[in-house]
Amino acid sequence: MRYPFKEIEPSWQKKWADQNLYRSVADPSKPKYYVLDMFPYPSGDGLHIGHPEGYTATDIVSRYKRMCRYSVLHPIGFDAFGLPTERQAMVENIHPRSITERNIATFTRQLKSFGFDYDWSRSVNTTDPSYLRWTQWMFLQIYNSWYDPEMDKARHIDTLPIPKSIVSQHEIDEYIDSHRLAYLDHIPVNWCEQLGTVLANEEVDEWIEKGYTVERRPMRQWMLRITAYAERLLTDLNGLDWPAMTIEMQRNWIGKSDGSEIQFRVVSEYEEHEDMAASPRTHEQTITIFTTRPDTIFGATYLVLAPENELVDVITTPEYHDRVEIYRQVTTKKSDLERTELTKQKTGVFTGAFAINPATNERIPIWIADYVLAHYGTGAIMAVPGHDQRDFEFASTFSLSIVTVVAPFTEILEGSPDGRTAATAAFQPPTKAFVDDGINVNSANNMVSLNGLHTIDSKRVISEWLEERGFGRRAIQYKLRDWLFSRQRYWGEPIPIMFFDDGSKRALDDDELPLLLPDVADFKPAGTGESALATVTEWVDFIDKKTGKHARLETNTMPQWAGSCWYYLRYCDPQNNNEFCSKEAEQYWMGDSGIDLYIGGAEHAVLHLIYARFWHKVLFDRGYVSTSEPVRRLFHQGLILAEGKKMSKSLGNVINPDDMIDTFGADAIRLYEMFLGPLEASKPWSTQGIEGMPRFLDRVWRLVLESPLDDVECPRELDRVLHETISKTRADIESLSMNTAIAQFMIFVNVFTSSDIRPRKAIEQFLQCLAPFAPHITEELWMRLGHSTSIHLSAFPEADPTKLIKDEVQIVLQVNSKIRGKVMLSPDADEQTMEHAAMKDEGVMRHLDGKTIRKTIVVRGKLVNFIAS
RNA sequence: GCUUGGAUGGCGGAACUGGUAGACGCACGGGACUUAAAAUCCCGUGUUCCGUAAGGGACGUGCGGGUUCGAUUCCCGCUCCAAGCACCA
Repeated sequence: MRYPFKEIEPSWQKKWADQNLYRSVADPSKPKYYVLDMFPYPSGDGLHIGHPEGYTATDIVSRYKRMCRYSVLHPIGFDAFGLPTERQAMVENIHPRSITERNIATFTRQLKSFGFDYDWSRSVNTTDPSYLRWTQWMFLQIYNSWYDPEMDKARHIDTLPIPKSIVSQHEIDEYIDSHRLAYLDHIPVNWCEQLGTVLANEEVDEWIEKGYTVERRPMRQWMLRITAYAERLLTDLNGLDWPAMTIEMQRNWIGKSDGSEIQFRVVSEYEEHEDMAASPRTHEQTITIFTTRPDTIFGATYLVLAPENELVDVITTPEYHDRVEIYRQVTTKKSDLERTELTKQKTGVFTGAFAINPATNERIPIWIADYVLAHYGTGAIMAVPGHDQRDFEFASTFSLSIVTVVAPFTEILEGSPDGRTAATAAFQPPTKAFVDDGINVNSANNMVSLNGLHTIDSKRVISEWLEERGFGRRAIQYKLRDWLFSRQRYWGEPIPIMFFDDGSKRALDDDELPLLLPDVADFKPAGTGESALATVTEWVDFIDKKTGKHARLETNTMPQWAGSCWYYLRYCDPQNNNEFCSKEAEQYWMGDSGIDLYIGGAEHAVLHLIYARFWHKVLFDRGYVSTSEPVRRLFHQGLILAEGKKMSKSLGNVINPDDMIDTFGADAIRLYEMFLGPLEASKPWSTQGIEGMPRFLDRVWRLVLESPLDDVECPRELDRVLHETISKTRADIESLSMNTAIAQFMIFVNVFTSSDIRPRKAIEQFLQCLAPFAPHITEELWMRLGHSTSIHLSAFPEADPTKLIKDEVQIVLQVNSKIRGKVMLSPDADEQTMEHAAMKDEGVMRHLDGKTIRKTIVVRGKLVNFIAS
């Protein structure tokens, strides 16, 4: 007797859909549970076998929570704007909308064939006008916000105080624009000629790998001021139930550094440092540097500016001008990637200028080098070659002086206590910089001394001194940069801003949204660095009805991340035409904890999750959502590998889920993917290994149907297995250990199959345990057992703890910690009983023979160990 | 280089707060049923040594140490693998 999955699975899928069985309802009388899958991009290849792994896990949790009487929200939708679709459209010469529709249809069919319990009435599609309208609205909320540092939150732009000194409307507009959380900037970006678009830094590698070239080019771009949220994005990581790795990656990405900004006065080449106090300062110029090691300032022997630093023009002396210019030209042509690739060989040129080290009062040269990044800190550093490896390499290359001002603790301990010997010892030509904490040496002037101080104390002392003398102040820097938000693509959300001939601009009002893409036949990039939209004159160029002025629309569109920044909110109220989501729906589904469980790949650990957190915080500040964080619990499923490698089209090792369902059935695939191993681990797919699953389901089928079930009391031993199964299923679903729950199901089936009686109640409860994992077969069997309502709406069974207790447990008997026997005893047998029983054991007696017991260790319910000699 | 994980039979993996290592499955071997095969069911399966056998012993969770009566589990030091970051001063 075999389980006829081919008939049963599609037929239940249809019935469930007809009955709206999985419709989510915000029922205030019940607790809610929001379980979310990461937003799929409907690619032309359809689902691969890795997709259903995470989806099955959320499906199990969702079904389980429903049976535990939660109101469950488990939605799905499509992140459908994006470059691959646009490119496919060009290849096939049909509209991206058609490609999108086609791909979504395939994804939907495949997802449905797995029997997932999505509420399809809540499905969203980012390219849908009713969705993109709200993406544009979200953008405008960001655009119309500024970050108030005093209240530490974003507020409406109308609340921005305008300084009295600003009077003209033009200046006021500029001032406001410079404070918006969405702003225009002219910055060097990664331009890809073949794609006709800029790429985000994080997208560059991917396209270079595919053989495209990417160059740096300054362009006018929309930016989102995510840096305003750096500190909150960092500190709010603390309360999250997220994988440690992901939290660490986000911390790293934000990259907070605690240090000092220090000013170095620039002196002319001929100015002698002795008379620096007396010399007339005609053009006082200072360079501000950022450092996390102010304690090493006595070892700062030169300064380095980033080639892009504006001060380079000001300070470079005439005779060095040409060399500096050539160097700057070369470096600006390099991409970030190329600049970092040349890790070993440091390059740079001298500017001819000098600065005064405020600690030593010495004159030190100012160089430019591309190992200093323009966009981090102040774009300038004090170089301490003795205690920074990069500075050391640079100084070695250009024969700049290297001074040791920190000695390792060990040298101090071995040398004289005041550190003098250590200092001398450290002057041996070093081969690399000493970058760890230590004890300061050679670090004194006539006002302050750090000698003998621990790095931690030195930092404090020198910072205070620098601050007192007006040379510097404590400062915090972040690696996080503002988010480049525009793309020169057709297939994305248009940015709802128009520009007038006088240079002013106007954001579209709510009643003018959505701003739809023009329906054009040719959506190839304009070839001018603008998107295809620039060529659609009747769309771009028009007379604005509200002002009567001639206007030109923004031709950039939003990046693909935009739609995925807030989709989880739309799911709460997807049909709403007046708001992105009603307050009630948001409060119900997102209330206090946000998304209760979010499962998706680790590849989104940083970008998607940091962008979405940022948008969410803006919405929170502006009063649109009730939590400061969107996702309480996050989980990354592992990859499913084929032949030890990631599945990919190019390797030709992709397993098609349609074939698998056709051969083995959806329930078997679901179970197999869960049984392979821990959800978070990468696991190899084996089409051979899957065989065990249809076999198991056949055994379930036979257990229920082969012989009539008995309406009898369940024997104690079987009852224990049942209650262990219930208890284990509950615990394992909560901890997402699906693999061990399934092992327990197998144990249940093995035990009950070999039993003479088939207690109906126990077998029904088992089916309820299995239902979240294998929804089709359990539903069919449930109905065949005479039920008239779905198993998936039944109440999940409760484990009775009294039934989990065993009559007898096996006690391990050891002599000198080696197992010499076993004995069955009541679990609450006392120490004496256990010891006596152990003494009588044959194996124990044999090994104790001729020996004296020195010590006896008894662990109740576990073991007896005789230490003898 | 840095960060975070990981390493257990032929394979995927299990093992609670230190207490029977190898649950469950795959594969393999043997048997039953069958004219035969498939399917199904039963038994066996870490390595090795002694014994004709029943049985008994030794070793065994990447490597080397340590703590402990006892370590896959805790501590120290390595090796290898995976993922991410990588001139962020």
